[in-house]
Amino acid sequence: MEARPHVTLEDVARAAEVSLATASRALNGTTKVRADLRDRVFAAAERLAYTPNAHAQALAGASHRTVGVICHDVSDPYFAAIARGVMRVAGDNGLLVMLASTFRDPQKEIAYVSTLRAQRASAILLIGSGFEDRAWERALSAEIEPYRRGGGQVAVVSRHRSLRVDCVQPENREGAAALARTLLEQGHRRFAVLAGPRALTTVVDRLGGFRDALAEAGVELAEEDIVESAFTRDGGHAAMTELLARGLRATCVFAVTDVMAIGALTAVREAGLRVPGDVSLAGFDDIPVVRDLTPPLTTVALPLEELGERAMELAIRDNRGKRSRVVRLPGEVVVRASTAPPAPEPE
Amino acid sequence: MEARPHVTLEDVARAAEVSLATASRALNGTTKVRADLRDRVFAAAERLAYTPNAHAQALAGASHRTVGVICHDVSDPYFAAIARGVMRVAGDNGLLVMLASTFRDPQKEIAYVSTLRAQRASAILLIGSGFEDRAWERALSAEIEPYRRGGGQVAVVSRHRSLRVDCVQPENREGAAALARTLLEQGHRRFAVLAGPRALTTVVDRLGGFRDALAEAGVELAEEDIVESAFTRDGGHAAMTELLARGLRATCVFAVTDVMAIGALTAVREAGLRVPGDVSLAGFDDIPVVRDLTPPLTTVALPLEELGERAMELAIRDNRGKRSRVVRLPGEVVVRASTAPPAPEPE
DNA sequence: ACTGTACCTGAAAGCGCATTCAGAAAGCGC
DNA sequence: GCGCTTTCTGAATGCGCTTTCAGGTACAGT
Repeated sequence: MEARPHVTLEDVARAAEVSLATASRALNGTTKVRADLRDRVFAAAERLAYTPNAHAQALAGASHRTVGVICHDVSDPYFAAIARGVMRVAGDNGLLVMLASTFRDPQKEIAYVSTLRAQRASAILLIGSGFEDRAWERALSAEIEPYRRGGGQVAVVSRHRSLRVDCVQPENREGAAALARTLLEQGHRRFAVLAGPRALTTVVDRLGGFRDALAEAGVELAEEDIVESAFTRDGGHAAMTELLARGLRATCVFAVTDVMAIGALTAVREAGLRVPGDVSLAGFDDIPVVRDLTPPLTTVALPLEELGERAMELAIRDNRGKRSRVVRLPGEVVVRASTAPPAPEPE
Repeated sequence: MEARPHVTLEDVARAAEVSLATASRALNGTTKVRADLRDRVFAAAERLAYTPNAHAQALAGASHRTVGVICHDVSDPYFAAIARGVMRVAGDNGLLVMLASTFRDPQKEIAYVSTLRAQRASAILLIGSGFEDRAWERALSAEIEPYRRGGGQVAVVSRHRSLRVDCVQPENREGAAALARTLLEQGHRRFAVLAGPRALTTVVDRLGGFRDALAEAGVELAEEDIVESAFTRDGGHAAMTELLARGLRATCVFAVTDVMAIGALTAVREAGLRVPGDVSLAGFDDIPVVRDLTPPLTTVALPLEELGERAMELAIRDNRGKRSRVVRLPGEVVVRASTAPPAPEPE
């Protein structure tokens, strides 16, 4: 079986004994075509298993309805949930989604944007924090700007606004502050934070909001109570383990991400301590699985799917030339069993 | 700022004062081009922020290095893990991945295959069980076959082999049987199964392997001890809740999927029972989070990322015309704390 | 019956690029 | 200096499709 060239519209037209133009019009319904001709065309297309060549269509001017989505890691539940929202809206609008995973490699992100540009995707969505790197930002802009000038739509989720594009942002700062106040109300006075890389805005905002709210209540969060680690389950596990090794003094630990909190929870258990008996633990995001943990995790619920949906909606609604839009979505503190008032001081 | 047409190769050529052909050759390095001309071309391309139009390139005959991946739901950790493997291999080979989510809608799967065909993707990967539906299978074949004849590569993961294509399959039957034997060794004699839709081969295999291994040991699994439900966390939760409402007689429950087991675990806890004290619980897949549950879940570990990697590798290696290849990957029983010998009969 | 209009159809142009083909320039031996 | 090969360049072709543009046919109005 040799690879045989694809069936083309011309083949269909010939089989249906009409002109190429008529076949095109019949198939796309762009213009009225005499009924019997139309039927012949459809029959021929069916018989030959014809599929139009999207490249030729795109080249000939038809809009091509595919959007590119770039995220750090599809297998991270946070991105998976957002991607779910993106795909739902895309699917409802007949858009094909090209999803790419950078695995947190800045170079890869740029390469993907470039490829998507080449594909003339009608929109590009960037999901997740950017990197604190001037050179990288410039290189990314160098891809984004010509793309937008060429009519491409761009939207970002949860990212610093160094790019002048539409964006949807979770209210990280406010959410973390609200969480802090809730934990203060429970009686905690001594906190520790499991932070991701400080270069990421998400981390800066959540950490900042948390610390500021604490400060307002006269509680100080010392630098030594902040452990920086990777933005993953293992990162959370490592950070918590380190905190415990140092001799934990906090009664409540805030992991800036649920995924990190999951690792932290296991670390606590491995140390023979209990949550919330020995230490309270709170996360951020409310990814689906945290309510099934034991204990269920106190966290700040973000409308993750909605984040994706709104971004996709922004990308669909044409916004060339207008000032860039910002959609902010609030988080909501969800108190579950992983946090409780601290045990009274032993002495 | 009006949408301005894209910068084309012709623009670059004109700016560099060379012919279009020379510009093309310089950029692609297909032929030697005099050094100074080449430099002028690159400089012009840079200056104009030129990006080749992938559609035109594809149409003009250049191979276009994009693969399509279709799965049921990106936000399901099972697929996310597989997708991760796929993307890694794709990225390493300079392939762009278009990931689509069908949300378990058979029609959507066909639509996506059709779109991918139209895009002339160099390969299509179908991930996850197919549907037991003759008409659907025929419709899918009607898309797949012409695609393959046209030179497209196809590979499937974890799917019934009704399509004559390369596939990689986890050893569901053997894995479930091994799990059953392990549980028998722990002393269990009365089991219940939380099954997904019986139309899915995955379910049939896992259930079958489990039941057969039980039967070999003289333990029968009654139909009434099998609860069918959706293939999701909530499905597992509902099934377990129903089982408990009926009056649980099993000492050990096997959820055919970790995701379902997670829901089941919470259902047990909500009923005021303990795992494994009151009932043992086992899952299948070993998605990352289950080791962080309390208790950590006994399950059959599947090399999920590898499943994706191998599938992508199959799709990359040209296999037109040859007999379809099958890669089988074994699972491994991982005993964790969610299963334990049953409590002695009360009386 | 004849012109005018509405409606379709088919030939042809062109989207942006890779590539073939022919020709120009350059290098070589004699 | 002449004819030869070698190397590189540019004009032109075609990938498969959509879309003008210029007819062609049918029908109504007068």
